[in-house]
Amino acid sequence: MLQNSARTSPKPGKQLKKAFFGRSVHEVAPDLIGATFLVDGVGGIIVEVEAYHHTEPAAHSYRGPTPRNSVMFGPPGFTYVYRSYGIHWCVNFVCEKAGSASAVLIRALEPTHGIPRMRRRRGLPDERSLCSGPGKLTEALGITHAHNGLPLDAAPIALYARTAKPDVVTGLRIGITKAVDLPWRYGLRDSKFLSRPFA
DNA sequence: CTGGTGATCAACT
DNA sequence: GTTGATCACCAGC
Repeated sequence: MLQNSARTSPKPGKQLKKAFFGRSVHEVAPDLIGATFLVDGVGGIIVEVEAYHHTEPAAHSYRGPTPRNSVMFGPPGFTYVYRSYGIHWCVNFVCEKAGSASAVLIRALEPTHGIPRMRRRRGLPDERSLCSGPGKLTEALGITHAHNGLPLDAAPIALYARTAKPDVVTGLRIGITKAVDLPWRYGLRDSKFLSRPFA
């Protein structure tokens, strides 16, 4: 049996509704660990996320609305997809309430659904590397700017609640240079599918 | 294992 | 002109 694996809860729970996201980003983020995230039936179990809020300078919404981040200022329960370093895509879930401009960055999945399709999109890397980073998982799931602003409770997206409470650890967010001291990274303890281990 | 670097674009100074 | 919520690849331990 797989140790350190979210597959100890193999069956996805009920589909998450918009109300799930209409709470503090610091409640939603840890609650997403163990949920199943699919796009067109392809994806896996969320094992790593980060919370961002417009009151702290690491957030894209910190300086107010722009064409890129406008979805963050809208109602919760929608995707915010942006281009990262000119090359990759990253996907967030908008939380709290309209104007709060808070979101959870999805950073890593444990692949469970459509693994052959993800391998083709990613150029056949090992399963451990399919979704172990924010840019990797969007490539594996086929997420692009075309998926910005989509509702999280309707096709092509599907989100299923976890059925058991996982062992969630926290740490410092990765790849930022502002507000580096905030421990708003959340992960499944000892998962092999993290973008990087927790300290 | 670690560290350096290029790719390439929206937002910012 | 510079900076980033990144990744793959390569060199050198």
